[in-house]
Amino acid sequence: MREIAARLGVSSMTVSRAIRGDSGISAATRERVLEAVAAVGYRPNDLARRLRTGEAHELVGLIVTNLANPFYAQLAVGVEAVATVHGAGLVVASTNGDLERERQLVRDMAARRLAGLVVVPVGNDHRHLSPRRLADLPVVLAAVPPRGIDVDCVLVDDFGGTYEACRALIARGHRRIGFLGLPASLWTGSERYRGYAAGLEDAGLVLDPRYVSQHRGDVQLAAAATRKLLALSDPPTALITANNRNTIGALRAVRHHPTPVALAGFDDIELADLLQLPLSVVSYDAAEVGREAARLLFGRIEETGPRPTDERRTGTQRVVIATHVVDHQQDEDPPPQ
Amino acid sequence: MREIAARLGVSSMTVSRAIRGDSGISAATRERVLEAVAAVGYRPNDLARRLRTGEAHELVGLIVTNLANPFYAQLAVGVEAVATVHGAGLVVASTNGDLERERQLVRDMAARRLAGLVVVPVGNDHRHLSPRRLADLPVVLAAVPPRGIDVDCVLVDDFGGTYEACRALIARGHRRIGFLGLPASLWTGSERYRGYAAGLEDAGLVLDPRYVSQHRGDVQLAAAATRKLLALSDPPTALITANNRNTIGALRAVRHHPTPVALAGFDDIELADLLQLPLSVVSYDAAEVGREAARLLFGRIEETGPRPTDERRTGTQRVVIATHVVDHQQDEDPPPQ
DNA sequence: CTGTTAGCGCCTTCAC
DNA sequence: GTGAAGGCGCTAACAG
Repeated sequence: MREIAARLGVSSMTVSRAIRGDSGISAATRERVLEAVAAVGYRPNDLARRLRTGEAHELVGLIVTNLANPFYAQLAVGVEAVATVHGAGLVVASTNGDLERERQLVRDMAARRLAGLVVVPVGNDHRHLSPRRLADLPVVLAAVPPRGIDVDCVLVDDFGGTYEACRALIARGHRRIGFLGLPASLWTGSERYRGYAAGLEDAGLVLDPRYVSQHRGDVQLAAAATRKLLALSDPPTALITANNRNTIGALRAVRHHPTPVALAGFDDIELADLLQLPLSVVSYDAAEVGREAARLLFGRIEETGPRPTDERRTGTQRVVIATHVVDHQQDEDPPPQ
Repeated sequence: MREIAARLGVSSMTVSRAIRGDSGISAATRERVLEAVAAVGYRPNDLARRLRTGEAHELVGLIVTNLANPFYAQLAVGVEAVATVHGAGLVVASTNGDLERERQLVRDMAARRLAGLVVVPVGNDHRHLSPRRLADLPVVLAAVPPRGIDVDCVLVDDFGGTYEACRALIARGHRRIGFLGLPASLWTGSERYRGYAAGLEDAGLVLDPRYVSQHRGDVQLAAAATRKLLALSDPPTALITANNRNTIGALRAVRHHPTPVALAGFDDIELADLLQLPLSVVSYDAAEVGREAARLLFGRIEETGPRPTDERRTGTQRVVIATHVVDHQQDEDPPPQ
């Protein structure tokens, strides 16, 4: 900047004004400066500008378990879309389910002065995500409600989706319905299990614990658990799977079973309609989860603007994204038993 | 920082040293400082630190068409993994195939002083990605070789993969093999088409242009194109599809065809083994593409370190990721014709 | 081991 | 319309 100023015989202030399109500079001078800028290939240093103006980075962070999971990839796309509208970029990071890594990532992002954070947290205690501990960094949770902190969140209707799926199987004549779930300690895991249990109960069916398997969502484990359920003397005629990993594991196991087993899985699966199997899915717009989270986040970021008005609490918001059951049963599905 | 220094009656230098874990400070003083830091909830300002030290941001950028495409999501995971090892974060952005947006993203990222950029470029002219025009920002291309600029790149063996897939179909007895390809103007499109053509030629078969359809990879278009090919009086008995979108479109169309049609598609597909269809895929490690790209990028970032030694050109590097054909044909595949 | 001085590149403020 | 001071928060480079 100095260089350009010297070269043109003006002060660096003039260059600064020209670059920012500030008013209070003659058109002629501005022209000259911008020409020189282009010629030298000079780019203003964002760091210095922000240091001076105290602005945060126009970057928001997204912390998820694993970006390769289609759900999180879609979530990222949603967050990115809204961030772009606000002129912001998106920093992504995967925790691989490691709480310590989550802690570290959050600290890093706060230190880097990102403008805000969307987090799909690993554990149940979210106190390390408190904005107050993070230099007032706004935080929004996705997929999980906050616990121990007071921030906005976007949830999926885990309970309702599983409930509907369960009722649909029952309506189709199933009475022995198994459940392939996530660990009971996870919020999504327990909500989806609750939907299953309520679906049974409201239909006057008794939940048989032998039909329930809860474990971290992993294709191998799900396949093994499915085989175990199907090996019972009175095996389930239908299974509810609590996420896409479980669904895929179950699909593989079910293929080798003599009698047909109906499946209803949380999360949609591409190509589900091409499988020659009776499969329903609980579908929802994962990108919309991201978009809503980003909207909430930018709402907080912008309200922080004026001055940390400590009494700006409008109360925290909680948005729930709807689910709906999609049947991929290509033919009629012979009601078993 | 000043506040902490004042509160403890030391200089800000002492605080700085304690925070950075610099040597040359007594353990006792360090303790006291760190305690105060924790008490006040102070976080060092990364911006100021970098401004002072002249370090680039520990952030690298990744620009792709669409993060929701599994290939790009995997790529991102690979880049992120290597970036993490280098203590860097990852900024992602999707162009949605829009060249103007790509231009703008690149400019933004350069202005934000990211440390480097991995780009899967939209078009064929890459001059706007020249590091020289981007404040010496190191750039690595993925999936496409550079044109008009001189940078490192990571490629997939598009030609070889398609060639092998074609030969495999021929070995299985197919003679009328169709091709569902990407636009000929795309590098990957033309390489994969070349692999198909060479596969036929080396087997002494003649390429029948009626069997070739080239369009942007879109499930709907691919399905329509497939139906058209299969409506010919002497339809192909096998199809090669140039990417996962084409493969899925073809799968949908083939389902409703009376006689079996073998498919061989570029890009692996989850659940491919569960489809009751004769499908082979050209598989490769998409995350490895990202890891290699990141390795090359950090190589450049680190060599820039000392001083822009203008004669550091070791020549640009080009890494090719291998492909291999995976058969998902569950049973034997009745050689047609 | 600790403090002082100076300045990273830019922008706010106030003169002119 | 333009320029001169001064400082954002931090840390090299030297002193003590």
